[in-house]
Amino acid sequence: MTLRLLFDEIRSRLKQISDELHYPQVEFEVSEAARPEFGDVSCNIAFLLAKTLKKRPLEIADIISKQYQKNKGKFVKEIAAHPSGYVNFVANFSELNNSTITSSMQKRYGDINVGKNLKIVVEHTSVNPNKALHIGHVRNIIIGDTVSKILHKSQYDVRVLNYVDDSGLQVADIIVGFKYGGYSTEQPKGQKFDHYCGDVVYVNMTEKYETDSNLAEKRTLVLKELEEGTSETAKFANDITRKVLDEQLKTCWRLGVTYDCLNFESQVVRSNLWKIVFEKMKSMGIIELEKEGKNEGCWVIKSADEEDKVLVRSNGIATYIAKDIPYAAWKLGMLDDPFYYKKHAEQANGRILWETTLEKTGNKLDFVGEKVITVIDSRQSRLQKLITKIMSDFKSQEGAYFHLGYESVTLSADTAKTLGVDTSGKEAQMSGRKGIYINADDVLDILGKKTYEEAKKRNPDLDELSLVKISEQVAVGALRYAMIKQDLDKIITFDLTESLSLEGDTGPYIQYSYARASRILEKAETEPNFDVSFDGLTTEYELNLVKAIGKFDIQIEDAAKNLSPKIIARYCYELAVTFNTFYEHVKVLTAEDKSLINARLCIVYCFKETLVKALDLLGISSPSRM
RNA sequence: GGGCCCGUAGCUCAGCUUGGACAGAGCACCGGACUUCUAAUCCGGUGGUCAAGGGAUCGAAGCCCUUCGGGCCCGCCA
Repeated sequence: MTLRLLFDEIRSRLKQISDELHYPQVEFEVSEAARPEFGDVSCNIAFLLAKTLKKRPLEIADIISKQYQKNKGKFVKEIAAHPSGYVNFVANFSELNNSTITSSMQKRYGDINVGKNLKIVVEHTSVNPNKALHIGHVRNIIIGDTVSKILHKSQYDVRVLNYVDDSGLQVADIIVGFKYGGYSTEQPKGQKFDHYCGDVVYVNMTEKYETDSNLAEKRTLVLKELEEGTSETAKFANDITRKVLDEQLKTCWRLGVTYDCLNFESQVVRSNLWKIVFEKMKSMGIIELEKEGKNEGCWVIKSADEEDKVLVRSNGIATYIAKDIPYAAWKLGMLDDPFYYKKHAEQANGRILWETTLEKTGNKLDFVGEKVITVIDSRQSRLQKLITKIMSDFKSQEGAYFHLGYESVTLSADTAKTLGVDTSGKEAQMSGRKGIYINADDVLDILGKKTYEEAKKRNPDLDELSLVKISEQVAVGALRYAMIKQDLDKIITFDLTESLSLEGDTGPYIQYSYARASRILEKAETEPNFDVSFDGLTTEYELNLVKAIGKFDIQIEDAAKNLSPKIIARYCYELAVTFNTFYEHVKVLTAEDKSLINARLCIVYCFKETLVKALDLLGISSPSRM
């Protein structure tokens, strides 16, 4: 809590002055000054008052700043009415430095109580277990993971779920391949099983269905067997999908992503939750049995402004979104939990990964939330809107179920070309079915190779093991940052060549600033001593760094309230730029005197500690050398 | 036909929720800085009718309306 203190102080003093002068109450804004020459903080109060007071903004700004001069408080050094009408403030850095440095040293710096320990579910990843993860999935995973970390730091009680659609058509496709298509259940040497299933079996089988009607029939049969869940086929499919899932999870873990529970669709289907929810919707009048027209004999959701949606076909079989409704209600804790839980794995960070089971031998645990965030790309917006509406009816409360949508990842024309797809210069939609995608593991491998070479060149003294570790950390940092830095409603056009860039606004740039800071502290002759005055920090480079460090909790609050992970990415970048500028202009170890060296060591230390926390939120690790 | 999203520098994007000070970054391009705490860096330069038009406002990239361009979604598939 630092810059926030300055903002709060200014806000409340302005409020006080406005009251003293009997001005009408206005929702004025206290924010960071747009340019250095305007000072550190600006307020637009005079503009807002100008309307009712019928005076020029400057005139009002002038009165207010004169009044403010009488008591400048703890954190303000100067107040000025700018000709434009803004009231501008210069911070009292003697106070701000101390306050920022002291707070940012603390272990839980940046923690902010937005969530008030509310139980919240974040569901993400949710990839069909019949293929490897491609970069489109990576965007989902990284958004979900980052949001869950931000919510955790904002004092929500977060549970992270990964929904495994193990009973759908896509799974049936590869099962047919193994049972009737002649594909071995053993992958070729050197290939991951998930890659084999997706790149070879799934893609090839999809082609074969086009020409072989016999196989297509088998698929319908297999799909039915999967849903019933008792047959030999279902058991076989279960073995296969779990094998694929475990390979997918390796990729997620490689990206630094962990979960609390795997929820298997097949078990949701067999749990009979649907029946309960179906009856509930009937009794609430949410769905109706259509008596006539094209949907005759179906249970549908009526919609005034959109097409009616069929939930139960005229043959009595539920459509696929009918699986999502009980699951959504389950996530919100609105149904008696039919599941038991057994341990699936212990993840690298010590977090236990559980999985649902219907066997009563498992534990009874709690993975539901008062609020639920489901991360799914915006192509599903229509269906998610329906589910959101049904959930708010169920709960008689708006906003408990939230669809966090985002635009998809497409491939650049050049990258599509490397897959043999000619788009005549336009970007290409990815398709697992058609084999148009870039696998996540492959991207990480290619990035890793490049970062390994770079790291080796720069650090000839480092051993092989360290180099490999660093290169992997940087590769993951590069990919994660690229996936999170832009807004959710912007399409990411993925270009393989461009993604290898490690300069400028990238993850590695930020990580590099951390490595630089680490080396300064490592090479310093003494540990930083914080029991001193920081008045000696006076250059713009030092003060800007202090200010940047002091913004952390404000950024987290913003990101958490708006579920906008890119805010943290931009903050990390801002921190890194500010530090790199400082680094190039201000010497730490060779500063004029010992006390200045110490004071600078202290801000370098605080920068490093704040950056590592911010990067943690993005799931990006901070190597001390690179 | 209906719905959702996008359009800001050659390219990729911030800024838009909550209107105010000369519209900011990165990449690319041009020039400069490594016997120095790692040059994955820094400093400077070139580059913009904020898609177009209209409206409300003292004031619009931002709010409202219209148009144009691009993407996605609209099955008794999942």
